[in-house]
Amino acid sequence: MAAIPRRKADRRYRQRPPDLARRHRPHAPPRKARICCRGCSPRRRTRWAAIGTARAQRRPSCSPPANRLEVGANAPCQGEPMRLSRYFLPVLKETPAEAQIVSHRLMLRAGMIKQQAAGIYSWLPLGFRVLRRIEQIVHEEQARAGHIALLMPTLQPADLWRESGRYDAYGQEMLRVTDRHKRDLLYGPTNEEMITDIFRSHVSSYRDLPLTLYHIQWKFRDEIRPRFGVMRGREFLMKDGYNFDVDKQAALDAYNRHMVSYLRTYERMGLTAIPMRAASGPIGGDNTHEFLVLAQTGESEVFYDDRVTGLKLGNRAVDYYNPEAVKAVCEEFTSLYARTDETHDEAAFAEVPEAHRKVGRGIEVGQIFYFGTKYSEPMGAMVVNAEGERVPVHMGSHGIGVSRLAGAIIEASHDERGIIWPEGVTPFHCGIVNLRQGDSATDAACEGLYAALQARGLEPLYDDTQERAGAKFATMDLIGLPWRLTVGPRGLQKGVVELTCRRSGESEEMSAEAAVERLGEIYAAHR
RNA sequence: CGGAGCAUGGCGCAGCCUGGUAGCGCGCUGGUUUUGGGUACCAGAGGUCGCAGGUUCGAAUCCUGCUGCUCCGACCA
Repeated sequence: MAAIPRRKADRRYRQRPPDLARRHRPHAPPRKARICCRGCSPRRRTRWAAIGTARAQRRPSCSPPANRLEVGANAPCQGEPMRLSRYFLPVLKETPAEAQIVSHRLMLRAGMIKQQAAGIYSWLPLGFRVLRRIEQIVHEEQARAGHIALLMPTLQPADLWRESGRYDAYGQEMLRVTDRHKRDLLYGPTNEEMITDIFRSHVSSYRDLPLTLYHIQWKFRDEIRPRFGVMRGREFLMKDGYNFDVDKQAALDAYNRHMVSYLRTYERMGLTAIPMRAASGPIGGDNTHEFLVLAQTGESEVFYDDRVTGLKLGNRAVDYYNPEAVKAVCEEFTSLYARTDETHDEAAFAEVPEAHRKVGRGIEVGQIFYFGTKYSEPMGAMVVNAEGERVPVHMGSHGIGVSRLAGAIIEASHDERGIIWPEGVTPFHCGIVNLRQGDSATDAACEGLYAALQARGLEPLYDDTQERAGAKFATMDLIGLPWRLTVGPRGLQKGVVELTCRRSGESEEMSAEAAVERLGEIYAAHR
């Protein structure tokens, strides 16, 4: 019985052009019944502050299992072989000629990526693991801030972009394609138009606000000159999110919330990313900050008070549903001078005490914007406010360069021997080096560690190949696992294995059980 | 898009100027050796010299066109 009306509704939506379907919406069946699951009362939806509570209450029926974030393109690697003899890790002894900067060279040498065309890369297993770890942190921090994941397509109809006027404005950087019916499509460089279209199709009341939707999807910008490996590719993976709010103040609260969630996201990746006032570019809007990781190879010149690099969010709990608390954190992180060359102000910079005045270079790893009604107005994304007036929704957008981060992290964390992964994004939690492959006691000890670490929820990479010790060490150093367990007959006679920190180079001998325990503790601190 | 350069086994390169049918190192395969920081030796496999045309008895090499990639600049997450 329920199936018949649904089918009718489907037909109605399919046959009408989008604008008619939209005009028809007031008579459409209540959408809440369609988007919510059976266990939830549609009437429970209310303003943001209350939604937090309502969501928590209905979690058992509404919330997907925690691991649902990892399906599809983000599928976990769990279960894949993690012993080197059965893995695919094509490391290179020599550096390919095309790589100029250190992260690009190391990613190629460590077998993380392979270039397929200018600015377009395959992600080999090791690189793919890093990419997924980065994605996972982004997802977790978005969820923590109350933002909701969806997935929009890579290809978009040109008509949507004609509505906003950006189809012509965007220029050569946008990759345009034509399908067999001669319809104009484009490979999305960003998604403001599409998300606005989704919003206007389904939301019409301030009671459904605030709302922040995001996705992590491949984008394409046809850069004139791609370079620096994945740091400036043409195809790139990006988290982009969009907030919808009833007025400017609420939208600025969302802006601040994003700033804090981004700070936490970068910190978890082992990065110090400084929010800097920025120029808005083709997205538009006045209120915008870029997040920059300091690195000599950065593409932007940055001017800053060096005390900003000491600011840390750490483990402090920030209540994302309390705009004042969120704003206070933002002020803490933005009151010291920090700007890119685009917005640099010599006079203001001169007021920074000379001892703290620093000029350097930075890699941009994210940007947040408030742009008000720039898209909602031309595209008719309206909501009825509490006073009963139809007003354009206030929006902002926010991006994190996911694939670029893989390169940026390496730029910020490497030495002459190779990569040094921060614990938060490492492709494997530790390496196991078997110094005497084929020796039954050594093999058994390694197998024991391999199993015990996995039982603790860790993912070790076990080098069970016939290589010499030197070659195994060199490979481990190159691929940058933060911890290494070295197992050989000499140590086993004393009942110990060796745990080495990649970053400091320090080693410590301990029993296998103690080493497993220790690694478990180290990674427990990075959850 | 303006300027410059490169394209030769999987990777890094030599050979081209002065045309005679391809070589080195690493890697790979088999063997011996070695085994706590890229071991040594022996024997092998692997190349339409980016593509198309031209000159020539003969082209990796000289000429023309094309394609791809890289670097500098303007542009960008």
